[in-house]
Amino acid sequence: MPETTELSPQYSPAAIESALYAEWLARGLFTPDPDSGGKPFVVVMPPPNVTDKLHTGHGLNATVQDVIVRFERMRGRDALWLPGTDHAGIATQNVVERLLTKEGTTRFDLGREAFVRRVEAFVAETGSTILVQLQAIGASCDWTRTAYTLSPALSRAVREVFVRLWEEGLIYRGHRVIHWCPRCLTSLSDEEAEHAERDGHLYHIRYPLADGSGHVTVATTRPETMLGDVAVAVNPADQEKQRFVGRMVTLPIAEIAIPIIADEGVELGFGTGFLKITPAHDPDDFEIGRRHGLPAPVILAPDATLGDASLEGKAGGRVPPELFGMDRFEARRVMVEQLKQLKLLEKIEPHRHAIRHCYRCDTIVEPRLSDQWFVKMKPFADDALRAHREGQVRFIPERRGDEFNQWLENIRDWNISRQLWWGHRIPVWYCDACRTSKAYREDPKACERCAGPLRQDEDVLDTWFSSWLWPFSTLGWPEQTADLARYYPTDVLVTAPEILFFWVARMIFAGMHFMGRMPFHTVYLHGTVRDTQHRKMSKSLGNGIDPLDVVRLYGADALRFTVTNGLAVGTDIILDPNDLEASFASGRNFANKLWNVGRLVLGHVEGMSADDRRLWTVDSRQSATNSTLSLADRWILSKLDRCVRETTEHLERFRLNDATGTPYHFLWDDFADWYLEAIKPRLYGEEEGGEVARAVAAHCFDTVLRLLHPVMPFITEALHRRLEGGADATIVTGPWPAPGGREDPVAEQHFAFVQATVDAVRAIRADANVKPNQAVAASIAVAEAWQRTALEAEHSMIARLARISSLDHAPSAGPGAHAVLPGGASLFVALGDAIDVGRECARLGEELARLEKQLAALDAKLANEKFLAKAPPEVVATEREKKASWTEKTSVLRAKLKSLGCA
RNA sequence: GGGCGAAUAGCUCAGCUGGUCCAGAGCGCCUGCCUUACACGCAGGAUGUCGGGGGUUCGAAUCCCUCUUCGCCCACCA
Repeated sequence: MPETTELSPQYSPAAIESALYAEWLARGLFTPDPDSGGKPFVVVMPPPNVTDKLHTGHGLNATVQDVIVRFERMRGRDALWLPGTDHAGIATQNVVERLLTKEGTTRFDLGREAFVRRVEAFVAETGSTILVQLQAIGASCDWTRTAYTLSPALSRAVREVFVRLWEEGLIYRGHRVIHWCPRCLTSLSDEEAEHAERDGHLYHIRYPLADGSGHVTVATTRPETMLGDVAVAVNPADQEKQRFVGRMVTLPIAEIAIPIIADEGVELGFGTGFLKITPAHDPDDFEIGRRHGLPAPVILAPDATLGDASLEGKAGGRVPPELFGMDRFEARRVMVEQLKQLKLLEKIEPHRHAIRHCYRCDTIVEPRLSDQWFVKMKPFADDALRAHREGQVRFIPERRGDEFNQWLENIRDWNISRQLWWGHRIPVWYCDACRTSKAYREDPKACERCAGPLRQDEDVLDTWFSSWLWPFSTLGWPEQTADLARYYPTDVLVTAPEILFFWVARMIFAGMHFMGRMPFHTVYLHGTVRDTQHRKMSKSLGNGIDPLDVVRLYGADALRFTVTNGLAVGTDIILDPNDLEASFASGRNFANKLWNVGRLVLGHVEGMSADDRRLWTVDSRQSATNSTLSLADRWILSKLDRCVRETTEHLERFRLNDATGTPYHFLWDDFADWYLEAIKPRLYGEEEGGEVARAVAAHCFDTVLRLLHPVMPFITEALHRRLEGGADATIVTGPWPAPGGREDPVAEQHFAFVQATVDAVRAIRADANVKPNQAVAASIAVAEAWQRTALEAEHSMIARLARISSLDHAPSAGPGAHAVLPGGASLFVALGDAIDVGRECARLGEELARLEKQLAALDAKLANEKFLAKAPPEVVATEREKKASWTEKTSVLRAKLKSLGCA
């Protein structure tokens, strides 16, 4: 910030933020320095999708990481926050396909190679959008290490991992029913097919017995799949149905005969007891079919239309011509109608059940029999469970660790192949001549055995198969790089709970397996950003908040403050997209407050040398004795020490709301509201001790700027530079404040007495409607010598509100208002004609009544022998002291009431 | 269906290891102030059966049980 610019009364973030960020980058402050002597502190950013634009979720996620990273950087750690993006197979392919649709073409028209080039061009153009946006909110990433899951380096890691797992026998080709998205035209992992409860129907359909002796009734939610039925099953324990086993039924519409079999997979008591078996389109049915050696005809095409051309001749005959090519839901409607005509539809029941949806396009997924590549998960899960049990990784909040365990215990093999074009192509080659297949680190030229031609697997890998390597692939693995040696394992992973299984768990798998060590010791899972109706913010609902709008309106610091301040461990954060001002006012207001405190302090200390500023406060305790420090000085330094200690503890425990709230309240409630007011006479030369006051104020301000820097990096840096008087100064690299051994309970007690006195005078003035410029006289009866000392020390605080006529007695005669002060002291404010005796009586009466009620409760407590016997002695002692003090207060109040002549 | 969490001021939430912070904050609201850093401010103020019921304890917003409501995670009853 140019020195010539006067600080305006209203903070304007836009004027400084982007310039400061550019300077930070130019000076390389976010790039770690292995020679710094600091122990590494590493955070890897959850890579946003290359197609992403910054939304509030990213904003929250990045803010949390930045707060933690900046804190550790200031503490002297060699901090590395490694950013990057994810190629996001399905999501990105979808985006580009939509573009092609607009252009009136398709990826199939383009062909695979051209399509991939097209996506690459798209990514090159827009892929770093979100990273640039992250800079606008102040993210202190080391951009020189920016990674990308589909870069050559990371692709190499992916390939190495695939081949190693292949060699270890942990990758296999499976023929089974997987989740298939008919819109994305790819298989999905179990995690990618999300459950959602929907109201559906249970269709009861009669299958006539082949011998014409009646029928059996099956119940299904997906009638269209009946064309793929190969049997009807009953539970072997179902006595009354045993007579059907071995007989044949005629499958309606397809008009083919299928057997009735017995299998324990049929749930007793559900539906009709007769289960239609569709091996190709239901995972359970597939297992049952296999047990009985039944065929598994596929009757749905990849796009979920009826009839699969690839199976024509085998399965095609099952699909009548009028249904062939019909969409699954249309077919359902038509077939239900046909069954009605045939009098084979017994009934339709409403039925609520969970349906799986594609996590990328929300289309209802179709279970589908196909060949896919799988990774065996059991060995990984066992290692992870053990490591978690041993405490090698902890989750915040803890309950997420329980979810983690639960998932591990029920883990199933991971389907890693996707029928897409965008991604890492599976490095498996087939030799049709030898009928062999093998995974290769380098592209092979020909079959090793027969030298015949090879063809590569057409599929690509699940996007998460590259991101699960993120904590070490980004550091150069499989090369044994210096980065890898120094910065692995990382420290803290910060992400949203939604991807605990997709990503976090699998990173733990990969880290344990390939590096032999947990990739991070702490997983901090923050809440979700929601609107006032507690709905997740999303593009489709249109209830999102653009963080950049907030930055433009109120500044990045205000955004970060608001988000952090509202972030209790394990809770969601609620913001109102329809009222940005209400949502972010607290952050904006606080930034403005900080700015103005800066204006006042800087106005008095700018130009003061750092040595002068530190002389009184930072050096040994002796350098600033109680005789040179005023009561207010000692009080604020005590408060400051506590603030430093607590803020540090909160950050260490990831209690971000408290880590923000603590310096907030210190700055506003203690420093601005009381200390600055207390020292104004000294600052303006009306009293002695200006130098000390300036030094203490500067020290407190400097310290609180540091404490706030992780949360509000821009404004704190701007003010810090002013304070240091140089543009080359920076707060980014610390140091982080340490407590100065100045916690001082006595000073706190004494100053609290002054505050109580000031509050009492203010309350009386306000209650009596005394105009601000109207003078009143007050007298105080102190009960102990230190109270007099305290009031004399900070007499100017009260002098502004009332002229003190005496510290020895508070007259009980004359028109005025009384108040009871702590420690047996009392206050009288003479109000002349302003006093309303009736009102004063009421006020004191209420106070007395309240006190008496409390006293009665306390008496009962102290009369309770069980309490005396069982409560800890110190608690009993405290209660006794309270009784003495309250009793005195009541007698004082009674005397006041009497003197006022109240009824 | 299984597991878990939460219910505190009009709104959004603190209240971490049961004993006054007579139950707190921010926003909003009411009153008075443009007091020489700040009206994005200052001072004063109102508002709560701490979801309902029961229990443990000398003592419960805080621990236990139960009911109600909301939320999260998991799930192959067609």
